[in-house]
Amino acid sequence: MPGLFQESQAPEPHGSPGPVVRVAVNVNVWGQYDYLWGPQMPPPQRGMRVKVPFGPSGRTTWAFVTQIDPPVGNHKLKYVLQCVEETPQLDDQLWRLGLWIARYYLTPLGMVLAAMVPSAVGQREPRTRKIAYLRSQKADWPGKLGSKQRAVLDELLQARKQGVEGLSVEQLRDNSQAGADTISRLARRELIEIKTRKVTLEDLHEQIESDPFDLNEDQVRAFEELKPRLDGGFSATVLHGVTGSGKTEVYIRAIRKVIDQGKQAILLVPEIALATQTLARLLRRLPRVAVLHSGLTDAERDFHWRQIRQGNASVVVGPRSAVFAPTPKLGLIIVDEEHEGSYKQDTAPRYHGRDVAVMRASLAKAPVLLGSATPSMETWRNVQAGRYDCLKLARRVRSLPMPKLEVVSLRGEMERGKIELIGRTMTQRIAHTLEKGQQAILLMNRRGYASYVFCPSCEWTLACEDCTRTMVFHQATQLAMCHYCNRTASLPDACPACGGKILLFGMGIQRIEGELARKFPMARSARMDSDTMTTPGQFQKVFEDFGSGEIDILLGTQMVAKGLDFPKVTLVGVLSADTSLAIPDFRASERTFQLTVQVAGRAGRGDAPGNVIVQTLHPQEPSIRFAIEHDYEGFAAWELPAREEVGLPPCKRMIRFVARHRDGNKAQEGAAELSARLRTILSGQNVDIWGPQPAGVLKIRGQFRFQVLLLEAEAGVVQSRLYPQFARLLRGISAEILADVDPMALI
DNA sequence: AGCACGCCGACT
DNA sequence: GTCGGCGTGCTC
Repeated sequence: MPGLFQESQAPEPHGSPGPVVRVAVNVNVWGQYDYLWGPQMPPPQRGMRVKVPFGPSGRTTWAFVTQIDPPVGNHKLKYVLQCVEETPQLDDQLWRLGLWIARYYLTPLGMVLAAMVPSAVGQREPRTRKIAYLRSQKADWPGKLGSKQRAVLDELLQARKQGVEGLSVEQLRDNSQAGADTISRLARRELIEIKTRKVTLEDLHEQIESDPFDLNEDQVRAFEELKPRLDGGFSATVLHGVTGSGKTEVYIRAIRKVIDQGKQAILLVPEIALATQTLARLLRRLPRVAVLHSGLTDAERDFHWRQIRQGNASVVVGPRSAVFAPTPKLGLIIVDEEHEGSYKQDTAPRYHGRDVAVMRASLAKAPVLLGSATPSMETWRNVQAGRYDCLKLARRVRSLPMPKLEVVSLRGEMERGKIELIGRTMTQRIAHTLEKGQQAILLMNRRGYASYVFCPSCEWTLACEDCTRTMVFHQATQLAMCHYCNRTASLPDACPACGGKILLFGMGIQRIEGELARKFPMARSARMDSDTMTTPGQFQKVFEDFGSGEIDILLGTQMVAKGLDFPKVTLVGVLSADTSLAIPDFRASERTFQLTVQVAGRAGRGDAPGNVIVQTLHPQEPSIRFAIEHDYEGFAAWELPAREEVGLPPCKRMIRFVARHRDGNKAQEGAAELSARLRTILSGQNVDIWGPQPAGVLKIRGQFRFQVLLLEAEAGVVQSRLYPQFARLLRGISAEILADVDPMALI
């Protein structure tokens, strides 16, 4: 049982000295440190989590043992304060994965390991459940027996007749309306026996359903090709399936095959909140499904982690961090919607869940399956280079037709100065949809259209004082807000620059809501964005109301583009497909394409065919044109050469360094110095170094930011060179430097 | 991330 | 001569 091994006091100095351990602390430092191992503690092992005093104030921090050395006489070393486990949480494979992540993503090892092992695990007793067993014959039951007690016994007898020995005390109380006292009395009279046993994943499960329908022709072909790869050995396969083509069904069959071999699978999903439908389906179809995500309580996380580590979980479902699930026999990793940006963590360690999944699969000699309707350019390039295989699901399930897309130019309306975001065509289609009793989803790209506080006479715009970004006006609070630092400001009475009258310009999602209410007073609509969806409960509520038809129109940001599956949705409206108004970013086209295709896929999942209206300022934009034709490969054939020509990812690999400081000069100097040092260290290497240049957003939270972009031809080569000397590389630079390998955006 | 150390300006 | 601001570097 994992206890807490603690040195109650400093061991006497004359006792035999214990071993010395080298640890990696969970702090942003580049060195490792030696500590004395106390004699009261279990023998040290590599990978054990410990707590150590660190720094002059003696504050304690988590650390991981990386090396064990013989005792030394030198008593200047501090003692390890405590050790939380007798055996390390990470097996050899995960340990090696951690070392790779630290090196590849230029992150201190202690921070990587801390991100791999949730701090809450392994520190409590396993969950238990009390089970009541019948230990008497009906004939032996005393004549004088209270009605409640009798009800309990009857309940157990009933269960026995159905072949079930033993019921949990909880369940027994619910079914027979008995109190805890009633049950303990029966136990004292030895009519029943109460046994305590550990809770396992089986206890959380209902009956497993059999397959609801057969795979279609495409799915069968994909699964047949996939099958031999599931027998073991590393392989990477892309499942390129159009929206609604039934990728999840293929996942389920593949996972089941892996389970049959006595191995475990990991299914990564972009965001657990969006995966509730998928998760519910998996729970119905597969045994012993474990989950790992941030919404779990410490006790729940500990329980699932323990089940996984014991090999009792057959599948682990979760967001990017679930790639670290301690499965003893990993047989398959699936990355669903592999193109999703949420797989990249935006704080250290800045790893990409998909790329870590591929690396883990290769260490585990297991297959990895990457599913998407719109694979990332990174993945597609690997397919073209023959590194990954590609299986296609070109048709939707049940022969559903692909939704029809139609482009509407917004420009005409804008030029006339008419500020209406729901254009004529869109209005007609919504009305038509509502008349037929069907549902609509409207996607609002917040970045493109927000409410700015603006002076028409001098063109002054309200901007955040700490960041270099325009503030966005929120109707609900009547305050302007900065979307980078959440600073708020009240609306000025007059323009601070010229004293003129100020105006709210553009349209936030709230304004669209107003426009909808005006145009469709009878329709019931709901809004889904990060402002209204602050808790998982709210999310669930909108989900249910939309599913049951309580809501006619669902209006939302990117959130509504993913994973929703509602058969009565026949219209999807993209209010503005343009991301070109957003921050300059080499992935803007790719995102526009993905978003348009993904949201279009929400339409026509039932019997009625789907229609999609795409409003845009740039109807000729290739990303939009290809999306309308459902032409992924066409898009890729246009986008990849464009990246190649400029030397951008995925044709080259990017490492982005950001120097930040509240003094703009120091930030810039820091970036310049870093750039110069990189050029020196890497001279003769096949790298391009761009910058220093201002980051996409020059100032965030009062800190100026300058970036240096490094492009390398081969992944990881530069990191291997920089990692051992990273501390030295940064020494003397007063700006704070952060490294982001394979960045998703250059903001 | 904290926290100490040291260098420089302003003061008793 | 001394106090305290902040910039720089270290934490076994």
